[in-house]
Amino acid sequence: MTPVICTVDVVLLTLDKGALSVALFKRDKEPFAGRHALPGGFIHAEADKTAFDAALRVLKDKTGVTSPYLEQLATYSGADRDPRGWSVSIVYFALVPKAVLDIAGTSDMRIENVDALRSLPFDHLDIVRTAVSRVRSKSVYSSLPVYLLPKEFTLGELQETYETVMGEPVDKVTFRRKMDQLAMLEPTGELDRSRPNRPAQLFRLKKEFRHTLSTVVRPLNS
Amino acid sequence: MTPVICTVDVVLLTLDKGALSVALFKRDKEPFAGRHALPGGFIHAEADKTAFDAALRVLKDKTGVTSPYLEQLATYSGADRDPRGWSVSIVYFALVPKAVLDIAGTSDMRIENVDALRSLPFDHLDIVRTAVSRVRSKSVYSSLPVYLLPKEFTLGELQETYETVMGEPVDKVTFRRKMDQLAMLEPTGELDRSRPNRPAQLFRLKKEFRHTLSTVVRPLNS
DNA sequence: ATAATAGTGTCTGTTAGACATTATGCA
DNA sequence: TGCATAATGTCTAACAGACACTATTAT
Repeated sequence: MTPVICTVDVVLLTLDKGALSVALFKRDKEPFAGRHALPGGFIHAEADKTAFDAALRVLKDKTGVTSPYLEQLATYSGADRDPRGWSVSIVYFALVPKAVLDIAGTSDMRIENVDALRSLPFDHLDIVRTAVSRVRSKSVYSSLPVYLLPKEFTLGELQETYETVMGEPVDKVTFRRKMDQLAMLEPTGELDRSRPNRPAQLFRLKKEFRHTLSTVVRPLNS
Repeated sequence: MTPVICTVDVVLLTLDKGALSVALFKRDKEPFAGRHALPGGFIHAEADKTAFDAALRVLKDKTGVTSPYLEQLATYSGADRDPRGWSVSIVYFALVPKAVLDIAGTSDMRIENVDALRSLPFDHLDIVRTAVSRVRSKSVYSSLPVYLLPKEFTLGELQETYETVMGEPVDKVTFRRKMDQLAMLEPTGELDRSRPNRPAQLFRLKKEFRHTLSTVVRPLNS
């Protein structure tokens, strides 16, 4: 029986220059050596307990990121997607604050606006588009976008993040009502005094939502 | 590098005795020979163009079903889930009308109420529960349950199907409004005269939704 | 006529979205 | 004091859910 190549790939998303962006890495081996692609690698049956662990390992090795929000996206497979042969890629997506990438970022890493991507090796463009679409639709009724922000943030910053991810403006009152329903935030007690106006309350994610989404039945918009 | 076992499994769902049910098949090989489990098999790199095709092949071989609603559920992986070694299973779920299974059903097939399952080989119980949960939540805002019905059906039968899948009653007026919004049905022109009362209009799925879901933003319930 | 279900009209409470108003800091 | 943004109050239109009523067949 012809062997099947088993890999994991990670769509690592963050906010950069006010846009939803993906981290790409220069490949040092064939195929597509020298080109930028999603971070990924073979599953190591000896080292990885599960594919999820393999994805964590890949992220750790390429970016130093250790505890991101990480979720399985889908599995891509087939004879034609990798020139080396019939392959399976279990794809995960991660959301991290930009600051985390700035600390660990290496010179072979590139952060690109997801809406400006034109081509990527393998079927990675398809994969990124699917991941973005998943994140956008899930943001409508969940806490997903908070994982793009640092530990503490104002409601204004959070709303801006939602608007960036979803690509459309959101009503302020509706937004705050929805955040109340999600019940995932707690005020830090501190105020953000970095602007020349009324300071905003700083919030953080409640502990129980650090790796688990909060969701509502009714979407953010109509 | 230790090789990884690559398989596909299918959660084949249908309505039986008024309950959401799953088709299980007697295993003729070890491990778990003689026990009933999800239909599945190794990916054949020579025969299958993609894992989706492998899932279709498995379904065809075990049940004769050729063109079901089929969607990828998730991929399960790890060292412990299969005694033969580190394995990856790309899992799909399918929805088919019971009548289709009655035609092709073999003696090693068993249809079981998903809420009555107590144990299954491998991690198949987890998998079925995840599939059921996915189907239930997706039914709230999509046309998914129609794939459990035969080609023609009344709105009453469709509502009953939704209620069975979601496990709770639905308001008739709300239900019909939602079906209007989904805009996926067309009247056949025929009436269902099988009952001793006012006959109901028969509907069928519009062609464009035979394998594609129709969805609404607002859920069926509040 | 009666039973039984199909199908529709209408009212009400809830909620999203729009708009307006008040609050609170800095320059 | 003026300006900018935070935070909240309030009105309205849309909609889900409940209920009632009408329609249409077989017996």
